[in-house]
Amino acid sequence: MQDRRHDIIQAGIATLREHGYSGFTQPKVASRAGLRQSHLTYYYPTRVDLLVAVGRAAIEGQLAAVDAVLTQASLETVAAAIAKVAVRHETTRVIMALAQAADQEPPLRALFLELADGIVSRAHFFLKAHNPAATEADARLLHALSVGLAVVDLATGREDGESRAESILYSALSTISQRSGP
Amino acid sequence: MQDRRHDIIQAGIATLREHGYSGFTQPKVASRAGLRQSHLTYYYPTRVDLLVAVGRAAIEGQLAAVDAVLTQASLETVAAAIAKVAVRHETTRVIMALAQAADQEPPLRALFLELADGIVSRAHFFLKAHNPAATEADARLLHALSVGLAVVDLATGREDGESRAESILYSALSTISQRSGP
DNA sequence: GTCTATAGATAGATAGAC
DNA sequence: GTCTATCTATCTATAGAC
Repeated sequence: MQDRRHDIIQAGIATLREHGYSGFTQPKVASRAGLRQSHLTYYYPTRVDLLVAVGRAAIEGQLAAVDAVLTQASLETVAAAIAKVAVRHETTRVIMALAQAADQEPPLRALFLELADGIVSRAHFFLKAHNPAATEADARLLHALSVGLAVVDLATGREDGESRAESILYSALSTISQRSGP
Repeated sequence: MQDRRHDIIQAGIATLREHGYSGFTQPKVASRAGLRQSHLTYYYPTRVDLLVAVGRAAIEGQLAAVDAVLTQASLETVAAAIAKVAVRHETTRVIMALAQAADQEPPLRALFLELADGIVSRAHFFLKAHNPAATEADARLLHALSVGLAVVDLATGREDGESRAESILYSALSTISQRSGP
């Protein structure tokens, strides 16, 4: 079982990581997977078909990464772990690509919603462990903040991006965990 | 003075608003500006040249919009104003396009940095009016949070996006303004 | 200086060979 | 079922007409 589809999906994710949404083309993905563009369309007839399959796999990867990050016990280490991911530009390109795809291709919208909900529910679960009064809105704040930090870092490319992000995240996390219940 | 360049820049911004970075092509911009693609390259020889000029104008517009938003006096009205902008997908597409361009085209990076710094300094000034102890890191948090909320709303397209964003922003703003000084 | 015709490259999709 | 040759559309850039 030399699953061609598996190679194609991996090549697609790698392409997204390197070139983002605008660089996600059938020729690039095909050559990286070691086959011709016209052969690629046998497995995934249209560009959107390919994008859906790659997006689905990318989302699984993202959720697994979130799980790994939220395994950390203390707020300090979680802030550091999120910051590390936020300045990994390959990851940010994938997220932005999924966001753009969701905006432009209806089939991708449901997929992105699944990703966002998955992250928020995991974040909510994590926050409740530190403060039972933490709300889902707190989790959404943490999610949006992480996304925003990643996007800004991608575009500015500052040297000290990781430490900046870490202190901002820690400040937000400690505020949430210290707030008194309702 | 029927400045062709002005028309082209406006058409470029409109194209960015509608189609984002991946849809920003010379033919689309040219036809919207009422001239041929080969004519457009007389004014802006390459795609990046055009992108720089359009990006510069877009940034001015963004900063003006930020000024308008931060003119609000109370935290409630500012939270509402930011939320309103965050769910305006045309604006988000422009921001994401600038971020992607900054990632991929070096000439655009400096431009995005100017935008980010401009927003952060304005936000910092605003926050200090409500709490003298507000730091630049607080302003960066507000900026990243706003960007993240906009990106997530673009991709999920929820009906209640604006009210969700508003309450999250208000929560962050009131935390910052209530925190005691160092 | 202003504008256009055209070349050269790349993307996406399809019909059909094996 | 696998794979390729090929067509069409679109994009960017340049040489040159007026």
